[in-house]
Amino acid sequence: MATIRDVAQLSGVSVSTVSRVLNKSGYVNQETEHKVNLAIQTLQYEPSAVARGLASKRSRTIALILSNMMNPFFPELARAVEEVARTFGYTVFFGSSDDQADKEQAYIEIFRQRYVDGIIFSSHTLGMEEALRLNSSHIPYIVLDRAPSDEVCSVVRSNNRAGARLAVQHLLDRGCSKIAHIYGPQGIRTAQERLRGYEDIVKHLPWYSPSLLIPGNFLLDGGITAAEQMMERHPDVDGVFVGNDLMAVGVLKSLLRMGIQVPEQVAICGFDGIQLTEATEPEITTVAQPIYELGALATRLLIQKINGEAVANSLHELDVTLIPRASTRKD
Amino acid sequence: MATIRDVAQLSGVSVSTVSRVLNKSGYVNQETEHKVNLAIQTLQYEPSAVARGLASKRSRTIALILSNMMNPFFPELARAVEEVARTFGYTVFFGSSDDQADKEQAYIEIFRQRYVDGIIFSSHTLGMEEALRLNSSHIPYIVLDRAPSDEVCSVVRSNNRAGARLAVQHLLDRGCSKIAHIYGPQGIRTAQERLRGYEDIVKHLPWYSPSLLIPGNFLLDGGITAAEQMMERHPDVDGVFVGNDLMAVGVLKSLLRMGIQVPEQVAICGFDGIQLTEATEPEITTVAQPIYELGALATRLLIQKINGEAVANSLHELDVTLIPRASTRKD
DNA sequence: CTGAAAGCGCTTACAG
DNA sequence: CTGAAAGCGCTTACAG
Repeated sequence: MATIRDVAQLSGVSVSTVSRVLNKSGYVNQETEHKVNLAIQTLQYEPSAVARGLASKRSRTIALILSNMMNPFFPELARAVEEVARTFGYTVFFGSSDDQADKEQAYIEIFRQRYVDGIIFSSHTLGMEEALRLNSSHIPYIVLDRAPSDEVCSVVRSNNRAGARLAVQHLLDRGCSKIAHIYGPQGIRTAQERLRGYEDIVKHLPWYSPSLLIPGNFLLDGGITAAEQMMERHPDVDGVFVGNDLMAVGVLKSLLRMGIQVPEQVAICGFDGIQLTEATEPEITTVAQPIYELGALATRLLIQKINGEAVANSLHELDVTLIPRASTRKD
Repeated sequence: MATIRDVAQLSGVSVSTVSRVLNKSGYVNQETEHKVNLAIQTLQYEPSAVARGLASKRSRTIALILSNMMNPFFPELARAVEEVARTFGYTVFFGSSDDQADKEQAYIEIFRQRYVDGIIFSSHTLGMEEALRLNSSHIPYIVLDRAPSDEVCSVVRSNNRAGARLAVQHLLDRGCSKIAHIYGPQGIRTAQERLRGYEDIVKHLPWYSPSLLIPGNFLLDGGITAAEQMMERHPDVDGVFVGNDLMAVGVLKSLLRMGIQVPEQVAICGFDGIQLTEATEPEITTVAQPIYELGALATRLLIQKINGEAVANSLHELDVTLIPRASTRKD
């Protein structure tokens, strides 16, 4: 592999000059530039990102730490991060924390050693102390979805509460007269917000009762169990807002097994907008998060921070969209 | 951040010695080692992976280039690669080619500039010339699933043909008496092999006719279309072996919409073993590839190659497993 | 068992 | 507009 020296020699200039044309920094005579570029071509020279990193203290590399690759959000999110990063000349490292604080911490160390310029967290474990430690280490980072606090860092997420209201209102509009809610782990802020959104709408309706709230675990099997519990408690529910899509798929499966017609007897609305909701029969109505946008925005913000452009810590809440499908089509 | 110099100074030894204890290379007196480790502790020293990379020409980094993050295989594959890599002290870069040769080529360049120690391809675009070019550039790599040729590189994949035979035999065992096959794009070797496996079993059966072969695109909507075509051509089929799970889900959806009972009227068996097959009602019987194993093996082989241990180019074909589920339960 | 020195391939002030 | 020099933080022979 050719080095910057070879290029300098072949084009008859100094290494510094080659570096300047490489980085388009400082002044350089057009003719000189031309000669250098010619040499680069003929030598098929490619600068070593590693040497650059060491000399400049910038690796043009960012890391995405996520809770779990199996998370259905991950592919689209990763894609957004990767595409935006590439556009700006960054390459991306991935690490999964499995929602274990020590794994996450280990990855932070690894990435620090690799001089990553910034980190995007889409992990549920980032705690307050870790956030503060990151702050004091001056490595830029963005938190997706869930943050220990909105003040200490920059956060990008969906407007979950408003989305939940959309969902419940939609069920009402479709004629549902008794709507249950299967909620996710209340340790997760997202799940909390969606529960609140549900309550916002139904709290003062005559049929409302707290027993319409069924706990779930945000996983498919949790949806199955919750649906059984729901039908036992309230055989007369005719609509259910499920805290996330994975559980909604479980709910559908469970109801169909019990011989309950969807949407005729019970209408289902999920939340997230993952592809799985289109794979079932009937397809499931859902409130879609702008997953790609979340990832793209987080990446853009991170790069701004890296460039020292960004302002202080900020909260960015993106709007969600209701996607009506067969699971709520009561005609 | 502390550097190796700081550690050397604090422990009263030379930089070389610190380097030796860091790398556990060469001899070093136990007492000295202790002093050094103490200094490392108190300074919270972490060696710079970038400097190490530049000096040693090894970055302890590998790249995974895949066709598309949306591919349902990707999460589990990525997880396997990440976990095994981490075990051996490697960090992993991701890049997606979207099955475009130029994107793939661009990523190869990027990763080369970053001194990655090796590459795993799970992309359909790696051509013969690229493989040869990689060979001559001496960067170790492994190809997953699809390779331009088994001779020029190391390949890890499933035994698709045998798996297809398993699937078809299972349908026969469950009492199917006329089995169609929805196949994938014949440009993809995987699809070819599965078609062959189907033919191996049914070719000489009395009811077999080439019109039982229906083309598909390996995507969900392709399954929907293919199922319609299948029922039109052969209203009396009672079993179908679908070339991959994504299409199988589409087939199920399509049949249910037509009011056809699954498995009573038509039994369905897919291929791949993705989670989606468990989300439907009924759940879909499938031939599962050992996805995690494929990724783990590829990573282990790659690291062997990096360490110069590995032998010549080799083909590794892993066994698949039939997972019987409700979609073929004709009781 | 340990240290001094060169070098990995760049970037970055500093002069000119 | 250009070049010489120092330095980024390590590793790697080479002596001893």
